[in-house]
Amino acid sequence: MNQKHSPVRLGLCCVFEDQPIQFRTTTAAYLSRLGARDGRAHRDRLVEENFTTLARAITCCHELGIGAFRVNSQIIPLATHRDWPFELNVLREGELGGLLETCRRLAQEYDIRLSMHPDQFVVLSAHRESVVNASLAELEYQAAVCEGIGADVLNIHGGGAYGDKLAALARFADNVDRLSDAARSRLTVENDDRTYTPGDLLPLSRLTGIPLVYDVHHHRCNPDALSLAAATEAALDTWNREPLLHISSPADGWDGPKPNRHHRYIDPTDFPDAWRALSSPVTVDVEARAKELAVLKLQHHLTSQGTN
DNA sequence: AGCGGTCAAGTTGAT
DNA sequence: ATCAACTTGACCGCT
Repeated sequence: MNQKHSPVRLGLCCVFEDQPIQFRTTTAAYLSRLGARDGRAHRDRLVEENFTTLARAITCCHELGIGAFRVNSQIIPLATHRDWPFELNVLREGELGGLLETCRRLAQEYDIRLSMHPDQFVVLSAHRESVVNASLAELEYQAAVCEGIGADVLNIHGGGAYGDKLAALARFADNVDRLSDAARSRLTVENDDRTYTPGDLLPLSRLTGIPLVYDVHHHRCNPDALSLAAATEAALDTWNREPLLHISSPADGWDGPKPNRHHRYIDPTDFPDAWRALSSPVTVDVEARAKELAVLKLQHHLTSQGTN
């Protein structure tokens, strides 16, 4: 009966299970075997293919009623590899620039929220300067992609603790200042399942203005003094745009040997009550191995529950 | 077509 | 010491 638009926008992470949509990748070893010229040409071909695929992925999300899509870090394979650096200016020029613009316009037209999630090698809390430098370079690369395709989130974890979380987070905060505006304005930090809890990250978030992506599954694996409701409220408060949340379910149940492993689907009882009561819009990325099938199933559960 | 070996990077905790 | 886990097995090259 005149149902209000749900304030929860569900997001798909990186890949599809059933749809014929696949991103390609390659290895440094293979490119080297091809030689400098042919290696570059091959990678360029993959990049063009991948952004074409991204446009299809966005359209597919629209058709399926999925509201957000996380773009794989490898969309430009080996972008910051020492032997195969990718020239970022190329993203704004010519045919490739046009492809990125197509993605951006499609996402805008269909209201598909795009994000990126650099992986575990990006560590702004690292001691080693070489690790920090590589991390900054990776963030700048992904920020340039985000800018081209209109993604507003570049999400990373706190990284290592090295036996002293406060000192590590202080290094993180210092290193944030070394980022360009394009990277810094998109950067977010997420609680993880081993080291940094929401309570650990909130001070960093408030200090730097970097929003907190609240992952409720990680919080259940790696809890702190905050309740789910309190962590949700505090996390939402760090956002100057639509907040992003993450959800998943344990592969073998909460009593299984490895609860941090992700299930194929989301158990609806894992969806926090505090999230059902939200009145302002949020994005919830669904981290489940059945990919879009899991998103659709959760979507169905949430909406059918909302209408009866 | 099927299958085995290979693949940039960091850190933690289970085995 | 080794290895799986982390947003995800995909790819080549051999049979």
